[in-house]
Amino acid sequence: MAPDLIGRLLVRTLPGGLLVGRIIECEAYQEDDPASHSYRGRTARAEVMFGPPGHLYVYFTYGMHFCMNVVTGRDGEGSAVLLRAAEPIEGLDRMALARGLADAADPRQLCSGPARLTQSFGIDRDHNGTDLVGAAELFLARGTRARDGDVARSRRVGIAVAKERQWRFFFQGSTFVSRGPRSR
DNA sequence: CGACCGATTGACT
DNA sequence: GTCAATCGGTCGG
Repeated sequence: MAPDLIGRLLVRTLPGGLLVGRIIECEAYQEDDPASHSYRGRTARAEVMFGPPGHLYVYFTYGMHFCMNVVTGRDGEGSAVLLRAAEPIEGLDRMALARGLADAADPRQLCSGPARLTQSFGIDRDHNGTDLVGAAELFLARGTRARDGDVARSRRVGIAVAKERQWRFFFQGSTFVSRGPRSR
């Protein structure tokens, strides 16, 4: 699922217009994975990861940031893909506003990083567990998939365990990838 | 409870 | 490159 998401669109419909971003970077997490929130079983926080696929798992971290994941596994299976960066396509001014920036002069400041992305899209704990499928206010669209040769992989950012799992996927050469290794 | 620390970011050297 | 901010999740006692 994770490499398949690269190049797809994340869309939020709001009364004032659309927010659209092209997914540039993401990471996979699964149940037998010591780096995953689902590793310790069905805790209150990770419960959504064990629910049906196509829902959003939002967690709060470092006392100030939210990150969003797409739940990917079958119901009962604790896996998800963390959305880490997007190329802003539409609604840049509103993203800048949500980010507390003066303007959208540098679009790389909007969605390049998991907490920046959630902030630009106005996603927080209220969205934990929401359904992305059907008549959803937040959903994924087909977009233009990256060619396989353009999707690079690396170790996951900020993860010290399971280093052998190179489960970070990103659009090779994009200027919208997050801080962290830009190659490999 | 208390301690430890994190799937980050922005400011700063 | 370094570091503090800031608070909830998880675990040990």
